Amino acid sequence: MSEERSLNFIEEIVEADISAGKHDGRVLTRFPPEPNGYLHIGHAKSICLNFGLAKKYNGKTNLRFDDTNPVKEDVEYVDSIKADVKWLGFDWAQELYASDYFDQLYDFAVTLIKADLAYVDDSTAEEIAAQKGTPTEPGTPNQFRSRSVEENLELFADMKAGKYPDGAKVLRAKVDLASPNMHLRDPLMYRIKHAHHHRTGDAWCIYPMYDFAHGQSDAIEKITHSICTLEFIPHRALYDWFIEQLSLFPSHQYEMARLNMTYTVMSKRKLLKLVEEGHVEDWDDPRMPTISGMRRRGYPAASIREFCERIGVAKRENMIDLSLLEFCVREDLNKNTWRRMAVLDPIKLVITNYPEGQSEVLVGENNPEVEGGDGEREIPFNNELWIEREDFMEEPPKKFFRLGVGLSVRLKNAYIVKCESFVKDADGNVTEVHCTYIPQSKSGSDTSGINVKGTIHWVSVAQAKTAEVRLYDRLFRVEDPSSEDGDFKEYLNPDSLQIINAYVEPDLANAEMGKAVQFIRKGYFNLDKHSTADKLVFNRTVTLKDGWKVGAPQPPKGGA
RNA sequence: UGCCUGAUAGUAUAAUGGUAGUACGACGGUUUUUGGUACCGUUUGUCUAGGUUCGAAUCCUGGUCGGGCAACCA
Repeated sequence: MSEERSLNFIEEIVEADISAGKHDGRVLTRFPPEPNGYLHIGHAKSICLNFGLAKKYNGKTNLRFDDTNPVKEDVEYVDSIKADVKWLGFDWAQELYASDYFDQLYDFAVTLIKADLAYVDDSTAEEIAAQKGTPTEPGTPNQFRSRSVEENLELFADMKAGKYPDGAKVLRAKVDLASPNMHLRDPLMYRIKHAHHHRTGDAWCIYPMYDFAHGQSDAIEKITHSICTLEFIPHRALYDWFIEQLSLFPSHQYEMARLNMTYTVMSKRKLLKLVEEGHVEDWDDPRMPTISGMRRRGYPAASIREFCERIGVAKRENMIDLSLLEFCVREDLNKNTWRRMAVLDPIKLVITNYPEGQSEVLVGENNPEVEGGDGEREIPFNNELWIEREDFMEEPPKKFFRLGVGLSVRLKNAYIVKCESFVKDADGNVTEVHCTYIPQSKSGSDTSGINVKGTIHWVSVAQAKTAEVRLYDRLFRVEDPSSEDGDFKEYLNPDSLQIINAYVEPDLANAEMGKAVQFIRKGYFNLDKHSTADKLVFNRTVTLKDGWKVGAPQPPKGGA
């Protein structure tokens, strides 16, 4: 069963390290989200990589919240992140927070000050930016850079003690103002923020910057392989510098390309905007590329893991086709979901030779993909049924294997019917299709000898339940909204959500959230969180692959 | 015009000096009580110019193109 997949470049590094005996062959990774938003499919790639690496090489993974900026962070996000990682199927070794290390980080800063490798700068943000120079011109030192160790020690202590307002002073590393790497031009280590922190409360009014927190946190935890995305490549020099100056455990940073996917955006900032401005219901709106949105939509966790496996890990920028994700979702759902019938755009079918008032109970397989079967359910049948409007055509073209006057189809799990006539209303809309059925053609005991090309789904008018069905389409009209001119929101797909009322077979009253079902010929559907006993609400997870399109004959290709 | 990165079918991803392969997509076919699934087939690729070598996607040099870097964000 195990399909051979070649190693990605991170796995090659890990295997090389293990065989070289580095860290005694130990593998400890970490997933380090900032709790300032919900996790999306891009994070899933990172989660699957970090936890997957640990699983594959007998290691462990820590969940560490990078909570160094209290003004943007919130416990709501911490809770959602934990829930999402668990739902994806991963267990972390330890639940940790960068804020757990605030005391140690402060001590590290003092150590650097004492080594004359850090100083307190009173400049404004604008002044500091100006003094940093440009990529082609070196930065220039200011008078604060030469403060004495004693003065720096005292000033930094005063910063911590709350003697200064926000922005009055910062602590900077003294590295190299002329470095071609902008991140080495005396980067900020601490800034003053009189803000309440979700974990440390009001204990601190100075908070470390990412660069002074992340690498040290990795080192404290003795992380062996610290994986992040490409944009952190220039930070690696700083990462290494702090670890070296402080003589800490030599964690190493490795960078990979982030996931981009067509027809969506993958930035927490942009996703937050969609939520705040009400373009979507919430972070878990089924159109969102968030883990919670995909869960609500009905994507199985296993299919997301499979997707992350298939997209690979490399260093080049990439744009993954949404169709690959949908393939993974369908592949999983096809194997694992029960089949049911639902009519989304109903038109009445009357069986003229089936006695009115008579009814019978038919059976249908739950899942034909399961070897040996997966049980059956009962389906009521009588002379009036709802069928899909698109399954009838007044003037059917060739190769239309559905209904039209004179055409026959199999009613799924029931009889073969032949269309005799139809009824229109004053506006010319077809309202009823009249058929005759063949009594000997009953599913499972067909002795009619008749073969029909098409099979359509249906539900009994008398027994059908109504349900609200939410049909989703891609969130954006263009493949890469972020690269288009103007605001990305201009490219939202106005038809990304369509709400309709459908008729569904009675058994669907037993549908459960998180246990998607296939509506035969229509797609996969998952009960929504807003569904109630009185009002069923389904989300369309994904359509079935549709190979046939009316009026779109395929021109012959090739030859010659 | 500085530094850092990267470039293989439409999209991803392998080939680690020795036959350019796989998946998704698209297209066609077989099977089918889902125009689904499954199975089979077709299609399309090494950014460019030199060099090293018996042999280069791979090594070297120059160019081209893409991405990133000058937040008190991560």
